[in-house]
Amino acid sequence: MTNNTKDNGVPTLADVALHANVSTATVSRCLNSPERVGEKTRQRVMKAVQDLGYAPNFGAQALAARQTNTIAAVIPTMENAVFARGLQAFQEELGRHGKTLLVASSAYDADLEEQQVRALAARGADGILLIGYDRAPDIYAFLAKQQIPTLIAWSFNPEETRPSVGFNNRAAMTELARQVIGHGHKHIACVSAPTASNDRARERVEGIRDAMSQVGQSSSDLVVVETPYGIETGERAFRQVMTESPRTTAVMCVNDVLAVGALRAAREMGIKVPDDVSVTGFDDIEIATLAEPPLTTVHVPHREMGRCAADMLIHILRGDQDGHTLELATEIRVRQSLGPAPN
Amino acid sequence: MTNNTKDNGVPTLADVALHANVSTATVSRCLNSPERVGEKTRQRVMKAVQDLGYAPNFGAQALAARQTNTIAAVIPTMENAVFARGLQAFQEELGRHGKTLLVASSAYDADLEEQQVRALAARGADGILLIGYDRAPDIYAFLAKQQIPTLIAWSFNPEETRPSVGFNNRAAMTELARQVIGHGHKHIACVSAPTASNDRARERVEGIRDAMSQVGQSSSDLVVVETPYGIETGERAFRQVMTESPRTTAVMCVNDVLAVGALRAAREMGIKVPDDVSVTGFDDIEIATLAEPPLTTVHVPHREMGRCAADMLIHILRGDQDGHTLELATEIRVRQSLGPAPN
DNA sequence: TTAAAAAATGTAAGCGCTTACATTTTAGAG
DNA sequence: CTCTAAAATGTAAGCGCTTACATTTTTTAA
Repeated sequence: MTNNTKDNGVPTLADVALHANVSTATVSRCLNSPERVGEKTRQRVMKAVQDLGYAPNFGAQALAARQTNTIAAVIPTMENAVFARGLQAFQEELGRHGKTLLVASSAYDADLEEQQVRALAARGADGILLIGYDRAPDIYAFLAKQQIPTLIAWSFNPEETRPSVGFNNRAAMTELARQVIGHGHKHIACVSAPTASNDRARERVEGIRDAMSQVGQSSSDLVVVETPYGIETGERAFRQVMTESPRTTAVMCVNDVLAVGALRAAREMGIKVPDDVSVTGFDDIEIATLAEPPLTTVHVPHREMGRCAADMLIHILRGDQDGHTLELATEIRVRQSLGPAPN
Repeated sequence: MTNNTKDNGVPTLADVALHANVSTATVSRCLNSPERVGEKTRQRVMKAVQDLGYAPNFGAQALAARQTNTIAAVIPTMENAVFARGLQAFQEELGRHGKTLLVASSAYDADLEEQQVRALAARGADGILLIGYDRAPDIYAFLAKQQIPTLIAWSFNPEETRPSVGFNNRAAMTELARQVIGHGHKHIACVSAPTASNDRARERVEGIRDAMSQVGQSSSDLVVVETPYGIETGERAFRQVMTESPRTTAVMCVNDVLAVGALRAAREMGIKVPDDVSVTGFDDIEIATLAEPPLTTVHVPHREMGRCAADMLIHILRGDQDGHTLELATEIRVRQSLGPAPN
């Protein structure tokens, strides 16, 4: 072995310094701002780094430099393709800027989310990405107190002031609902995720109401069934809708997964889509095109959102106060699951 | 504000100590091993922690305690539901043990993976999860030098000695291939992911060959097309297979996504599945049941694998050397995409 | 009541790095 | 060749926490 000061395998800055016959300061500079070091010295130091297989100690670095180059994200679940995709892009962009991603998931549970946020803050995250606006005020207070820059994604609400990157869930759903209404549907039902602490779902439901109001229909006519995320739950919700409100001719789901469940339930019940009932989704993930029939849905640029989120967060960390909030466009994708209302 | 020693918002251990009128050691003990502190003192300290909104500084903690309670995973991509699911379970279990997950993705690129591993090691990961055995020896050497416990997932190969949790890709595929052969198929083709640095794909292909050999068929008869991951690429690969080897009656894909692509290509080409050609997948993710026709595939317990991986890694970190490697069972799921060979 | 053991708490030495400031070396100008 | 400014390097003081060891307090037992 080499002449490490202390003989536990992992070499330290001091070992490198010794090896290269310079001070620790010089080694540190070689690694962090090489232009401030003489050419020959640098080469000598770099060789020592190589020889010893030196890698900086993270804790020490974080402590001394007061930052971890680590960014955290708390998402509902990675099993939702929507978040997996966004997170993937987020991580890629982060990586490009030398940042690493810390991940936790809340399983759509507000308390769990709070725990996770605290845990990630404790892990020294320089910044944090959160999904949607809805959460207890003390989380925001905590983050403020800890001085951890925070960015909201997946939601964009002109009335909110927090930095965010996302799309207008309400407006997007309104547009889709208009299309549905345009197909002659008068009895619309909505299968939603729980709206209590999920502004995205809530806004989407409201979006449908907006569209109904716009055509002079009472928005309280909208039948809404709330259910947790999943194909099976979507199936059950669809059955419930059709049982309790048999006149329904269009079932608008707040995401594609629930919609696929609805499609499946319809098939089992012998209900033809779109001849008897139309079904719509939201997100435009892969299964939307794979479903039978292919799903009419709202296309959301998940990857772009993830990428932008990373960029924005990095800007915020740097102190560039520009572009504090960003609205992304969505787009209606009309496919076979939407058809004219039966008469 | 409170009487922080130094007046930059974030309180330190010393501030808490001051506030509670104890030493920093006592505060530290309150937080890390409360049973070693008197009841009254603890309450006083905890109150101070609350009042000040204290959260430990990560870098300092990591430096002093020589561990970060952080575990890293490098996966090919989160957009593959297979990994998203496993990673989700992995993270959940980690969380249960107070560990946090650091994530990076390699996009199935060996060089990128190496970079990521180094980056995560530099971020102070206490342990690391890697997918599959295949990678440059210097990555393993680096990890060993850094003394970072490493666990391999998604592969279990009796001939390998590294700690791993996974399933026998080869044996599982052999079993599926036997079923295919049992349906009378003599001209089998395989659509594979690139096998160069992916032992999982390679083993699956070999698994088919094994089954062919077992029935006395020359394994070199197997037509193999390699293509990157994706539905579209699966489509193209299927076209290529059917063009170059039109006698093919069964196309075995090394994962469900490629298989769904194959199914789609078949439909576009007017080839009936399974009447003209049978198609199989691997993984049994959601789209396998959603596909038309539903896909015959190998069910892999992704969630369980993620959970076990977390448990094993934690054990390894603790120094419990038990259960160094774990084989999980897979199961063939026969669905409509597999039928008897046309005569 | 008192000595010994056990429990609670305090003291202070690092952990390995960054960086302000001090010092030395080098380069350039006269 | 000398003087000065700039570049390169070194010195050493923390960063905020954990923990071995020392000290004090409480409990237990005789």
